[in-house]
Amino acid sequence: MDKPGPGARVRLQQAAVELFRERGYDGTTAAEIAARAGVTERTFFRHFPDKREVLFDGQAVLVDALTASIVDAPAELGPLDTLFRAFRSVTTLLEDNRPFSKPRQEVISATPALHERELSKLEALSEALALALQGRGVPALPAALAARTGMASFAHATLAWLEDGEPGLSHHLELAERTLRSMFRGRPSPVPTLDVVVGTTEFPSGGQE
Amino acid sequence: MDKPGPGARVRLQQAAVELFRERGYDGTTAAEIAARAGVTERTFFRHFPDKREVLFDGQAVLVDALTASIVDAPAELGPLDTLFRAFRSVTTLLEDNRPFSKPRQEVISATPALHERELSKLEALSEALALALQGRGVPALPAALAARTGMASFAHATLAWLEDGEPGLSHHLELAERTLRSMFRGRPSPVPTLDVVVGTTEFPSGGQE
DNA sequence: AGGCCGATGTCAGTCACTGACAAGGAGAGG
DNA sequence: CCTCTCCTTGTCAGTGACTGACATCGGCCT
Repeated sequence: MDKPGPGARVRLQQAAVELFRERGYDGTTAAEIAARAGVTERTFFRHFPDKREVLFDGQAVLVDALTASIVDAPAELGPLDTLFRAFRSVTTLLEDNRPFSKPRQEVISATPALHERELSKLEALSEALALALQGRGVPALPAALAARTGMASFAHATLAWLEDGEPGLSHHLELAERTLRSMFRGRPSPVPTLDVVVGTTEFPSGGQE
Repeated sequence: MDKPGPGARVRLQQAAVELFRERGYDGTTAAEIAARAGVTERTFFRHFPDKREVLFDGQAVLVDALTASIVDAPAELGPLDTLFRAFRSVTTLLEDNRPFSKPRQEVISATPALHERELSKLEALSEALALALQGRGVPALPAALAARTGMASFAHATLAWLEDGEPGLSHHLELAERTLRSMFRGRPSPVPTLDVVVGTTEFPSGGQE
């Protein structure tokens, strides 16, 4: 009904954000998004594996930029320093995209299903970072922990920046980094030799991670 | 077809794990789970808001135990010490539940949709911990970062323990804690005064958080 | 022209999930 | 013992996400 190939995907993404903002995620059907983009529902699902995914696409660019920065970081930097250096290296990239990210994030934050998907993406990002760190010789465990810890700061900073707006991403990021590091400066607490404390009731279907 | 009230929920959970292990999550319909539990599909959805949720139920117990431990932790403990003390306090609880948790985790790990839901639960747990820390006077930002960081260690330890089996959860947890703390003992790296590094291409639909 | 290919439309079908309404059983009160 | 009520479940009909199979159309290569 409209243009040909490459345009459809982008039109679908735009239409999706618009509609989600107008009627909410649940109040919007995939068919409606497709219609506004000038294609059929089937075409929607050819471009995106599911309705949520239409909002998550730029991730690849971020991953590439971050891993690139990690790869060519000075060899003497520790994992955390490497990570935060990488985060700093993408602040301008993210700041340029604020016009797109802001409305998108509003929709995501307002929709549990989308928030869930976002967590998935963040975890994937964490794993990619952990992999990149391992490429620098960092053992698996510290790499994984550093990646998650770093991502927590980065994600928190980005979130805060998208809401507050002004202080700038770099500022929020720096704040998060300082806060994180200061948390580990307390009494190292000799890790008391395992004193079990609880020993409670049963619990049915299990529940942990 | 079967028993009355309280039993149905549990039967549904058991039937779900069994079937997921036999035919996989995607190869199992909600109706089939219900049938094996001796109820109708509608009843399934009366007990669980969606098909995934049937595997996530014990979380509440964990949250309660952890927050309880945080609440009555010695006032002089810092956020991280408080958290790891809490984690240690629930190890026996988790270890007792291994017979249930193990198969459940296998299913979850094998199913993207379930893994996604699990991340959601873990985030909820993180937020609960952050809240509990704030109750101790810890400011919001450090509370949030500590909670995420701690959860990363806890989750990682639990995962490793469920796979390896033997070393014991406490052991894995202690290892994670040591690793985490040692990561922050490197050169504090004076946080170089913001040197932007990249400034790359555009990117369409945004992608951050 | 002939033929290949990628993007799209069409159709039919499965399954997750929901609202509305009726039925059955257990306990409280008469 | 009867009845009213509450709680749990069954039944039915419907929406919407997602999929597989097949036909079509517009380039592009030869």
